[in-house]
Amino acid sequence: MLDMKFIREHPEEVKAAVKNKGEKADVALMLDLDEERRRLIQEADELKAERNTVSREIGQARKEGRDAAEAIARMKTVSDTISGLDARLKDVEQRIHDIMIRIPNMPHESVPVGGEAENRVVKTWGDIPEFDFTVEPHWDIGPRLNILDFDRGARLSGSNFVTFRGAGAALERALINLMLDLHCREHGFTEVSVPFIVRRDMMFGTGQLPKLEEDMYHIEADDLFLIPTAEVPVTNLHRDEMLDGDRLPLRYTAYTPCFRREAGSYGSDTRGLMRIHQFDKVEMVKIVRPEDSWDELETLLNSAEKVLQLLELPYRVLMLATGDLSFAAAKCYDIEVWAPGIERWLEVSSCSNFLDFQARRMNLRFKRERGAKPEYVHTLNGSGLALPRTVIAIIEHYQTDEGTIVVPEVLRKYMGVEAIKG
RNA sequence: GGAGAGGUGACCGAGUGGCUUAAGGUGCACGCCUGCUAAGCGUGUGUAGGGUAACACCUACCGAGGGUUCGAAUCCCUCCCUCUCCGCCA
Repeated sequence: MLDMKFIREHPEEVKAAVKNKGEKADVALMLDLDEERRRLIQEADELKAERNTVSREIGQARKEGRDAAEAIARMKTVSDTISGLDARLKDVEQRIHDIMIRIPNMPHESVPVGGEAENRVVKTWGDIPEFDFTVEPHWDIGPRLNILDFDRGARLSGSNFVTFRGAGAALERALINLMLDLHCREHGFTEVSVPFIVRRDMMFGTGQLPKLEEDMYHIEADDLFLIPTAEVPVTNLHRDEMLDGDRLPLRYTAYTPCFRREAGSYGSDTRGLMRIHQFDKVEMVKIVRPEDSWDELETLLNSAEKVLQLLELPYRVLMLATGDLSFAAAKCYDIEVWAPGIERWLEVSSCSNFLDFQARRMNLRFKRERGAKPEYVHTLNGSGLALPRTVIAIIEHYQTDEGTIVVPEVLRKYMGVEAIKG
């Protein structure tokens, strides 16, 4: 959520942000309603002040045995007037709220304006490998080595659910351990293990709701949602808190499965492991002082990149244009790993700075010192990394002409083998 | 799932319709006192909104939302959460 004061003072910039992000929200109408709101508050508050004063006098009069019937009758009509004003105020505030929650975060000034085509490659790492044999895509290698089972995944839960088996399952587990160890031991994160099912408010807090309701698995009986990313429970850990400034920054990492209905996605990316309804991910979340968030975004990106560097997989980093930015993000880097079997760059991480947008939605503030004014914190998160697409890259990058997969050096101590031979 | 007890400020905790403008305490800040320390004394110490050039001032907030009343932390209704016991269960 944006600050109403900011919107009042910068209406044209906010309207531009709504447009550039491809959202729909009537900012002008909201500002009109905001003026009406303030008029109603002023009117009602004056009457309430009168009512408070006179009611106190009525109590005093009663105590002294004087008659207060006239004042009581007068205050009854005042109360009725107040009720009417309050009802109008409530309606106006609801309408303001409905627009406000659909206004996206402002893109940072460094973010290119435009759609996907304007995404900017800001870095590449490693060389795209040349093979002297015909490379296979992972959806052929995996089933042949009996480490990926697409058919039985679908049998259990439908299309785009997958089963990992044997060394495939071990590879997933090894990657999770590698990433958690790296982020905890080298990057200063604290590991947390959180619920995978959360309340509606949590989805609102990080900005998935109201926009993405159709993309999530919803448990109707309890009005709970399966998390689409660990961002949701981890960022919300401290919601409604007033943190001491000296506790910041907070840096958390968590492994969780992620559940996505992918309601709006069509055929092209759905083969193999590219877009599945349930996948594993290690996520990093930071809760920081406002002045630190841009530096923290860069180190967050570095922490995610480090995983691919250790795995020795070539990748590139994109700065997303406004049209590709998520609703809550001010700026976002995507990391894409090269998958030689399918000859594609695959997104394995998004590292975003949300500024105070999520903090405002989840009421998460801090005080620099005792007695200081409360301020909203800044929040960030980044995948570190999403597992299935990392597995695709490993399978395809480390395939051999004998049809086996070499286990990346850094994973060998976790897997106990040097190659996957089926 | 059943029964019971609870939810009040940074924290503890009192408060069954109007001297509550949330007592008292702890913590914290400032001041006084003191050779120093400790103790003691005094003053102050929440959030949000409105308002102001800035103050002042006003309104709301005692888990959430409704209701009764001239007036609600207090009475009524609905819901949420926490704890204890029982049942079931990995």
